[in-house]
Amino acid sequence: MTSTAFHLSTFMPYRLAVLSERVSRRLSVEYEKTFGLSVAEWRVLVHLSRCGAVSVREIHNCVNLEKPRVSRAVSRLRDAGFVQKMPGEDDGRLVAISLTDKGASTLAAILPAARAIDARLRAVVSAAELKAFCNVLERMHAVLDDDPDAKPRSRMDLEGLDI
Amino acid sequence: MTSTAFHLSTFMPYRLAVLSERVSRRLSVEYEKTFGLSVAEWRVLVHLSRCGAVSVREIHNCVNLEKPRVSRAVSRLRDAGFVQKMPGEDDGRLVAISLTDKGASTLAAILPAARAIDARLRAVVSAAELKAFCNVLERMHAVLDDDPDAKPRSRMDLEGLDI
DNA sequence: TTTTTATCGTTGCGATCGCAACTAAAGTCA
DNA sequence: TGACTTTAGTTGCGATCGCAACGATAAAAA
Repeated sequence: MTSTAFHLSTFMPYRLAVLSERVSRRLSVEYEKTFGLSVAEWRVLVHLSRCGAVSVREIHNCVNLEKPRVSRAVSRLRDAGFVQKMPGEDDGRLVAISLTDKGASTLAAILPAARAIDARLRAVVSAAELKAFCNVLERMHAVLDDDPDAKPRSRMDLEGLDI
Repeated sequence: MTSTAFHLSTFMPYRLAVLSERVSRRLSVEYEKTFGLSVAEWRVLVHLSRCGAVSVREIHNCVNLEKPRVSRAVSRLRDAGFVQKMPGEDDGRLVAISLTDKGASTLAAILPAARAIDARLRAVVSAAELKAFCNVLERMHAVLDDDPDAKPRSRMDLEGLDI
């Protein structure tokens, strides 16, 4: 009657969570080294480095962070002098957030270590395996896309490139 | 001079985090439905269902949760009547945590939905693809195993089976 | 124009987390 | 035995998060 014993280590949500947490934590060691950056702040910096002046909502839509989390991350980054906020030109509600020189150079200082971690993770698989791996990630995303109870995917993750 | 623009959506730590967060959130919809269970509480319940009476440290070592998190999860579960804590028999420091009938039946009520989500994720890939996918996950874990700055892997995730 | 509705960003609140400090119990060694 | 070290579990503290509510601005409707 009892179905097979439920084992966490074979449970896909658990497996993804464990690896992801471990990788994220390892990465955070790097950007905490340079400055006490959080995951949210790290994502905001990276996004700004590519997208110039954007609004809170833009960031929220692009890097999988809740709106208040983005807002608070931006405030901390501004206090630290890494970003600047300017009032939106045509729309008074929007704010234009952009990197300062200090923010850009700080990010540049962190990027090599981040790239190195990424490279190390990729180095253990062949190009074909990596492609297949990402393909599976994508298909699992698609499962959630079809699930009304799942949170919709952010725009950047849907398109190949954002903006 | 400038290396390729850094794009989050091609960054492995980010990709893993986004899918993992989305899957975890989708799963939490299920076990919040039955009772306001957190991820930690869910993992504790699942682990207990297989491992009987175990200590806090046992759980901590097995399901990738910090010790205080386990302790608090157990307290909440005890207050809710899902688990019971009994003093260790030979060692006065240890506590033997085990499921109550109510806890077992509650877990049994949640498991089908959890299995369904897991099954849906697996259904979009063939057995061979799934094996290759898990193999890549494992190799990425191994990268962190060799990294002194990464947190060691928990015991259960290292062995094929825990305990 | 005036009213209503929608959107943007921020803030308050409750809950949770991680880390470190702490208490209690066991083990170790003189 | 008694002092010291180690381990198990809990708790305090600071920080963070997610959600909902809020004020402010803009757009839409009347």
